[in-house]
Amino acid sequence: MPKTLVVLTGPTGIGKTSLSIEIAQHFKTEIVSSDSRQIFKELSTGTAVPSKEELEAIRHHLIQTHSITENYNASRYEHEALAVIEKLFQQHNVLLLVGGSMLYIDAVCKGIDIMPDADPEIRNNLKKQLETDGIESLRLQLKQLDPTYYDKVDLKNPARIIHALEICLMTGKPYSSFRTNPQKERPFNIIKVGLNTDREVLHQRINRRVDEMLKQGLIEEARRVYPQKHLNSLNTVGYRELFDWFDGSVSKEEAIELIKRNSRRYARKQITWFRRDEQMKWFEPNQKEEILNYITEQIKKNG
RNA sequence: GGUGCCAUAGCUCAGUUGGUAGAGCAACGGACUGAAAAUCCGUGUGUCCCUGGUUCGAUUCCAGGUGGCACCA
Repeated sequence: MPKTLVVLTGPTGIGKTSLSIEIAQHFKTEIVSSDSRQIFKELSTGTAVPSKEELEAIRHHLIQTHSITENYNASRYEHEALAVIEKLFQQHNVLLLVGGSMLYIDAVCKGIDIMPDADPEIRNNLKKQLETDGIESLRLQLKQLDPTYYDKVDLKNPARIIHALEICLMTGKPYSSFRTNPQKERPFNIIKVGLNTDREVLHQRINRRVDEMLKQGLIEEARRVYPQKHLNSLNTVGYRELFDWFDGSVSKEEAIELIKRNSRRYARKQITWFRRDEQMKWFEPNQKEEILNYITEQIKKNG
C-alpha cells in the first residue's frame, strides 16, 4: 500500500486546525505540524496551538517541541519532519501535514539544498556591516564572492545578501554553488489541500481571533518572554507588537490594531505563495465532505 | 421651521484662479531554498452626492434637491 502525505494548508485563521482534527479522525491517523512558531514550547496563545481537547483527540507531532532559544530553521525542520513522517508511516498509510509555514511545507515536499547552518557570529558581523557601511558594501562583497548569485538576488533585500555572504565566508565557496534545487524524491505520495475563502470573511475571522487571543491571555504570555524579545523566534506577529507597547513606543490600542493588520498581511503573503503551487487543490473551510472525497479519490488514483 | 457650514478613494482629508484629481492610513499584486509569522519589491483602486443651468469644456461657478453637522427658534 503506497503511503500518502496529505498537506492541509491555507492562510492564518482560515480554520486549518479544527478541520485537520476531523480529517485525521476520518483516516484514523496522526498530525504533523508545519508551523514555524507553534514548534516553540514557550508560545501557545499567540501561535494558536491546538486546544487541549484537540491534542487529546489526535496525536500531534512537532508542536511545542523546541525552545525559542534554539536556532531553529527550515532545514532542521525538514530533517525532523521527515524522520517523524517515516516513523509514523510504519503504522499509518495516510498522514496529515498541517500548517501555514510556506517554506517548511516546501522543505518537506520538495526538499531544500544542503549547506551549513549560519554561524551567529558571522551573521552578526554582517549585520553590523550593514548598519555602519550600508547595503552597498554588502553588495560589493557579494559581487566579488559570488557574481552568479549577485546577478540573481534581490539587491535591495539585506536578509538575502547577508545569508549568501555568510555561506560564502563560512565555506570559501560561492553560495550559488550550493543552490542546486534538487527536487528530492520522497518515498510517499503527496496530496495538497488549500483552504481559502472570501477575503473580507477571512479578515473578520482574523480580527476576531486576535481579540480571542487577548482574552485567552496573550498579553501575559508576551510579558513572560519579553526579556528575550531579541530572539528571532519572537520576531512574530502578536508578540513584537506587544513588545513595542511594553517599550512604550505605541499604545495598547495601537498594538492590537497592528497585530490585526500584520496578521492580515501575513495571510495575504501566504495566499500569494500557495497560489503558485499548481498541485494545490483549493476548498472553502466548510467543505469537509468535498475535501474527504477529494483525498479518498486521489489515494485511489495513486494506489 | 430658519440660518450657516460640509459632501472628493474603503477611512481621514488635500486640491483643481473652470481643462475629469492626490496624500496618509487601510487595501491589493508580486518575489522567495537554513531568519520564512522572517526579509524585500511593486500598485491609486474614483459617477469628485444627485438633477438642471452657464460654458467649447463643470468635480470646481450658479440654482434646486438629498444627506450630515452646528447654531437659532
